[in-house]
Formats: sequence, C-alpha cells, structure tokens
Amino acid sequence: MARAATTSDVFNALAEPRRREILALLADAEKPVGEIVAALAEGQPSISKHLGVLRKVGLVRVRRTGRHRMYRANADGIRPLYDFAKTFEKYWTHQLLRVKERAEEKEQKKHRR
Amino acid sequence: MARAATTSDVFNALAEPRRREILALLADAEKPVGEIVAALAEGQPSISKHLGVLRKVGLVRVRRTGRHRMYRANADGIRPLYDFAKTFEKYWTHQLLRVKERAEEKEQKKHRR
DNA sequence: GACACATATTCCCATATGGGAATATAAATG
DNA sequence: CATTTATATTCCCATATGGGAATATGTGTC
Repeated sequence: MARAATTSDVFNALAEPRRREILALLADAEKPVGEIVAALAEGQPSISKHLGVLRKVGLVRVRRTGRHRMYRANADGIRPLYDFAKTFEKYWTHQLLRVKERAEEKEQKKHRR
Repeated sequence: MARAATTSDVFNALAEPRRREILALLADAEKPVGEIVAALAEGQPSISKHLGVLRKVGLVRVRRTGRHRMYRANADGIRPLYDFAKTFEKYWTHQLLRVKERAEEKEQKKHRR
C-alpha cells in the first residue's frame, strides 16, 4: 500500500504547510483565489489544487460570485486534529507555566493595538 | 517537487493513522516493540518503520534494555499540532462560545450610542 | 559457540504526490 | 462575438511512500 491520499482526511490534508497557511489566511475572512495567490506568492494552479484538497476534506467552503470564487475556512473541520492533540495535553511538562505564558501573550496583543 | 517526507515534521509524521495509534498507545506507559506489534496486529517491520519515523521527528524516545527497546511518547512534540488547531478554536460554532459572542455584541451595541 | 529471541534494515513495487506549463472553462466587458 | 479576467484541470515527472518478504544486527541462554 502506498501513502494515503492527501484528500483522505484532515490530517493528510494539513500535512502540507501551504495548506495550513491558506487555512490561516481564510480564518478571519473569505477571500477570492487571486488574493491567496498574491499573499502566498505561488503559482495559481498550485493554489487552486491546494484549495481543491481543502475543499474535499471539508476544511473550506466556496461561494461563487461572478467570476470569482470566495473561499472561507470551515474551522469546525479542524476539530479532529485538535481533539487528537488535546488528549496529550495532560502529559505536557510545565503545562501550567506555558498556559500562563500564552495567556499573557494574548493579553499583550490585545492591548498593543 | 514531490510530497514532503513523513519525517520532515510532526504534521507529516502524524498524517499516518497507525502512527497516531502508536503514539496513543505509548502515551501512558513505555512499551517494547513487540507489545505494539501485538496491539496493532500488524507486521513487525512495519511497526519498526513507523517507530523510526516518530523517533526522527521527536515524538517518541527509546531506551534499550537487553534485547528490548522500550518506547515512550514525547507528548511535548505534539504541541505544533495543538497550537495550530487551537488558533481556530475561537471560530468553532460551539454553543457556549456563541452565547458569549452574542452577549459581547449586545454589550457593544449598548455602548456604541 | 550454537541457538532462540527482539528489533532494525533492505529490497521490492504500485501509488499519490506538488509544482510548472499548457490548456480548458466561465464570466464580465466592450 | 472577441477579448480580457478569474479559476480549474490536465499533463508531465522526480520523489517518497507503506507493507510484505527476506535478511541483518544485536542480545540473552545453554
């Protein structure tokens, strides 16, 4: 048996760094393909293919508007990843410290604007 | 460019379901290879190779004892996965979160005038 | 040393890949 | 309709895969 298809599940789809970047880009607002291409500085066909993979595993949704296709992230689709990782949370070392650190970072970001 | 190596990072390593199973098995206690082979009902070479991948990306540690090799999970290694997923937490359509958001919106509206 | 046991490595192969180039499809515009 | 714009699809190929079989390596035991 060969390696599983990238479209077989969320884990395989998100193994590719570009696709994680794309998903992050689409988290806050829907964007047309061209904007993603410009943001990631990669060929348009490449981006379109990545979007196809994300679509197949349900991580993004599309809406057609004229000749544009507006993509947006479907954050719920990431839960399998999160759930898996979360089962290891209790084994992390310095857990309390790290949580505290991240909370503080967040606080700073909020106040920085 | 072809697909990235499974050993290139945690995301690629954990795209394979067997490797996630192995990691879950090793979360609570270290185990010799044979025990994993028995638990997952798969060929020993296959398991050894999976362990090799997990080792290379730092998700497991090994300890040699006689002719056994005791493997244990290194839970800290999963944090990249967790951190990535966590950035989408706020977008989840979870009931409590929604209630909270609506409360905040209301609050803002009240103060906006 | 001869052997059994535990694990890793090598060899094999069908399969999916990601990117670039070229091309196709579709919609707006003149 | 011809052309431009936006996006998807097809074709190409070097590359890594996961599993099984066979083999190698290492370690206890007699």
